[in-house]
Amino acid sequence: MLTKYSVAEENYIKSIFHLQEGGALSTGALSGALNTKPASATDMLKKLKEKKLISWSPYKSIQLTAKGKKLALDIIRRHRLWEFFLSEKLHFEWDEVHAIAEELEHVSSKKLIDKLDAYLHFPQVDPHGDPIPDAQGKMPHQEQLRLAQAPLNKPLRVVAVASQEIKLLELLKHFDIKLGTMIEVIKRFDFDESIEVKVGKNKTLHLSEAITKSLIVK
Amino acid sequence: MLTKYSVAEENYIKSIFHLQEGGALSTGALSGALNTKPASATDMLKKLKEKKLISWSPYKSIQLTAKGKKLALDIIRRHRLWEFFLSEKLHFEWDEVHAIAEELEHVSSKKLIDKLDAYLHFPQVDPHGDPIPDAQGKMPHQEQLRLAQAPLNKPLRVVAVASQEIKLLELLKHFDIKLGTMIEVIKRFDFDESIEVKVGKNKTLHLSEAITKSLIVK
DNA sequence: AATTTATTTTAGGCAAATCTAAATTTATTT
DNA sequence: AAATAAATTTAGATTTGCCTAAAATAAATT
Repeated sequence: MLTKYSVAEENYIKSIFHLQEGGALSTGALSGALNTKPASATDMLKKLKEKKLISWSPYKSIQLTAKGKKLALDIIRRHRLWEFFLSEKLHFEWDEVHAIAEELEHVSSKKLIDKLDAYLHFPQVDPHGDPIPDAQGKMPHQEQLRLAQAPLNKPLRVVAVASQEIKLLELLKHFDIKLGTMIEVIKRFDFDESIEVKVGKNKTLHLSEAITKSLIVK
Repeated sequence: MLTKYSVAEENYIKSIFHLQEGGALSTGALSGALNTKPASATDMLKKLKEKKLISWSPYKSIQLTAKGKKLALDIIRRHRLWEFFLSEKLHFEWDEVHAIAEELEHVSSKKLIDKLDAYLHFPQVDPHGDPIPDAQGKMPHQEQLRLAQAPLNKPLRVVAVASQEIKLLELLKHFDIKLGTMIEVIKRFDFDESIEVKVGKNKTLHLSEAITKSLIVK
């Protein structure tokens, strides 16, 4: 049962998993996420259906089968373990981690990944705060506290950023907010859901809703 | 200057580097090592020449250019660092390490490899005892083992001949000793520093000191 | 409901990396 | 040196993953 899938196939399965979360998924959305054209996505959908990884018929929406979902979780496991390794052991900045893990995730030796998992002491979440599926493909669901929901006047530690967006990561870098930074909500503005925070010792910042919803604290 | 090469191209370059060690390299030997057909190798040779990684013309032998050699050393660096990591940190067995490193080596982020190198404390040799090129592509040169100094009863491969003397090469040809030939020292005669060797399956030869000092084995 | 617009699929092609079979060149024997 | 054998290259196909342009289908608008 050790079927090998191509990098392209794995990328499609992973994207389908992420995009399908919640609603129906269209060919256009899928090809958009993968930087390919809709016609290319259709080609791949035929192949994935052939391999029983998805259910799909022309003009209908896309669903992962149990087999497809299992594969997706395995790819996500690999990705997030590598992200953890890169951040924790090699001290990469959290905004560099995603791109490299994108390549490493396709090295599919099960033994490699399980040994890496053990080496890292079975981490529960990656540096973006996303949960890491275990060797059985079970994803620990983790309630995360976003800065947007955090209580006032309580010093909190930034433990993850729920986004891969380079632009956000850039912004955080500029304000010198990173993993481990202590942050405290001073005031909440109902007008636009923005908040004022104290960062570090005595720096005060005003953060938009988009930012506060992406910062995971503890 | 951050040219990206395909996995196939990298594998060819790496094989050329290894096989060419010492002598001239043929299309057949190359395709043999890569489990492809000679015709496929010819196709790739054209492409590699186009990219100025090798010098080659139809029916002539294959040489890496400076550019090709640099690339080869970079790939070998990646491969051996990953081998070291797998063995040292993940506790893989000696014989499992190669196959996985074969995949990891094609993840080409320079920063990743340099950080991995630092994390491992700049190891000098991989688990097979092969030297690891540094970030500048300098390979700590392994002192060469001459047959004259080789241990008894250990099968060794002829990797080079430390002489251009026609007469010696003629002699070696006569005894059917060439690059790649497996050779094993059976007995050493102190009287004249000559040795008795087993060549190939069951041929026994008696070689003079002059010969044993010219054959480089590994 | 009919028409227009948007999305998706089909059809036909292209580049990379491989193959087989035939032609060519080089090497070896007689 | 000619003839035969071996190795290499060319020619023409195949598969994968992508593309563009055209056709088909679904969704939105009038």
